[in-house]
Amino acid sequence: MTLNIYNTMARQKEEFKPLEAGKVKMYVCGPTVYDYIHIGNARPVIFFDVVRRYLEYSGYEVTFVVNFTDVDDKLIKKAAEMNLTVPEVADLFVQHYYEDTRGLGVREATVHPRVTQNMKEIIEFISELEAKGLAYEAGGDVFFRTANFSEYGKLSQQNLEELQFGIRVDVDQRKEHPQDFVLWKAAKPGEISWSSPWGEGRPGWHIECSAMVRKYLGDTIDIHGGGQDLTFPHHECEIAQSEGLTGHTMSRYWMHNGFVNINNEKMSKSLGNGITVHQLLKTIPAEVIRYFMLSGHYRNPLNFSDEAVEQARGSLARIENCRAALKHRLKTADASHADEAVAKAVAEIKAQFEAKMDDDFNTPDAITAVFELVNVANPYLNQDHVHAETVELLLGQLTAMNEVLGILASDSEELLDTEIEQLILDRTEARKSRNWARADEIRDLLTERGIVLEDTPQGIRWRRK
RNA sequence: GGCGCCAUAGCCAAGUGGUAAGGCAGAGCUCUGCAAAAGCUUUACCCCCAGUUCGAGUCUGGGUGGCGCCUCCA
Repeated sequence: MTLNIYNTMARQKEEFKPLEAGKVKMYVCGPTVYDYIHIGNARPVIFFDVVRRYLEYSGYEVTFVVNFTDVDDKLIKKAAEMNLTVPEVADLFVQHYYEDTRGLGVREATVHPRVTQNMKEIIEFISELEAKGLAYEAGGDVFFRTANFSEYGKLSQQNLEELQFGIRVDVDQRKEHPQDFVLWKAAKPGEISWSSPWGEGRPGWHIECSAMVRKYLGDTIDIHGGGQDLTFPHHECEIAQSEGLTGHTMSRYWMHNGFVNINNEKMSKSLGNGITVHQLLKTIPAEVIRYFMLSGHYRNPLNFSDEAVEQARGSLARIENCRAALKHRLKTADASHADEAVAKAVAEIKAQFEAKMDDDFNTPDAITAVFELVNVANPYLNQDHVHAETVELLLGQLTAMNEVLGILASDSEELLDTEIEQLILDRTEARKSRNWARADEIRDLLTERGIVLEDTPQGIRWRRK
């Protein structure tokens, strides 16, 4: 099977062919570190983590870059509010970003470059644009001259004559054309700034990605991703800068994820319905959040609500119970023959999982493949005798799919709490002597601590709730 | 005004023109000291109206209802 990706540039699915065989260069626009990341940020973070994992699962060597925007208007404002410097605010929220994404089971990117650590490259980039006639200075600011980049608008397929400029933000009168955008902003008195050929200032928002993509990945990359709101203008501007400068295609595939709504409303500051990942992780397990995020197709909108979380929790429990049962039965497997029907079903499930992931990362259907495995495993486990090889096959396939999706908590077999084990032994003794009161007392005690006991014909199985 | 997206069961959600996946919730049953888990059974005029076709959830046109972007945004 070949991987097909919906390419925003082409507005259709295209077969994925990396620039260099076996290798993928991938860049995803990261957060502006002026606050905790919210549930909306979490979607691309989790989704592109899965993209990266699946590419690796498929045998590619992936170089994955996610930037931090660590200087901009919002950071300057936040620093003033918190009575801190901009770098202090940035450092604080970069740390929170790592804590929260780690909490979500997201693997660190290969590189997490920061704007302020690439100032030299950014300034050089702008200078080169200026030398090519693609940039001009006006009153200490530097703008990109879109008139000299004929393909401006090709990603978003905007009819430039029909765009309504200044509908939300007043057009800067110093621009030669309303669609020109800022590359370098002159510093206001007291603002954090860097020296440049155009005076003290800081980079505009779009230029950082162009400069960092070029520095860390090269002129042409394979996949560039981000939220769909970034399609225009952000990614359009990146293309203008990068392709205007190098003359090469910036990214072969552009991927954009849909938005997360909260209770069917757009999440926005004015509605005050933003939810941070930091907050969420206090009450919802990371696996449930990941399951929720992957339960819809990445290009469709996703609605976050208490009910949606509860459904994700319930669905996931079925998979987790199955894994626990597989691991438990492995200890007492005693059948003499491996089950060929199960082996055949597992092979089909593996193919199904890969076909669905290959089809533009259809994670909802990939999850269905996981449930198909559960639906094969459970009836098999209901038999009196199971074969270790067959149980291992089922468990192995479940684990392989989970390596990509990351929806099951990491194995905690080694965390066997001796105290819990002792209580379970005590309860077993009580049950043998038909001391039901004592048995129930122990079950209740463990329940209070979040431990669920399940009596099975093969002995007691326990799990953390 | 321009560009674009979406509409499938109580809920979530897939679906290459060929008899509508999967999950959650609900109901009944089996198993069971209690409980849990699991198993079995059970739930669809695919937003509306036309058209193309032997055949349309799927393609075309027109509606209706939601939504995104148009220089802060994931």
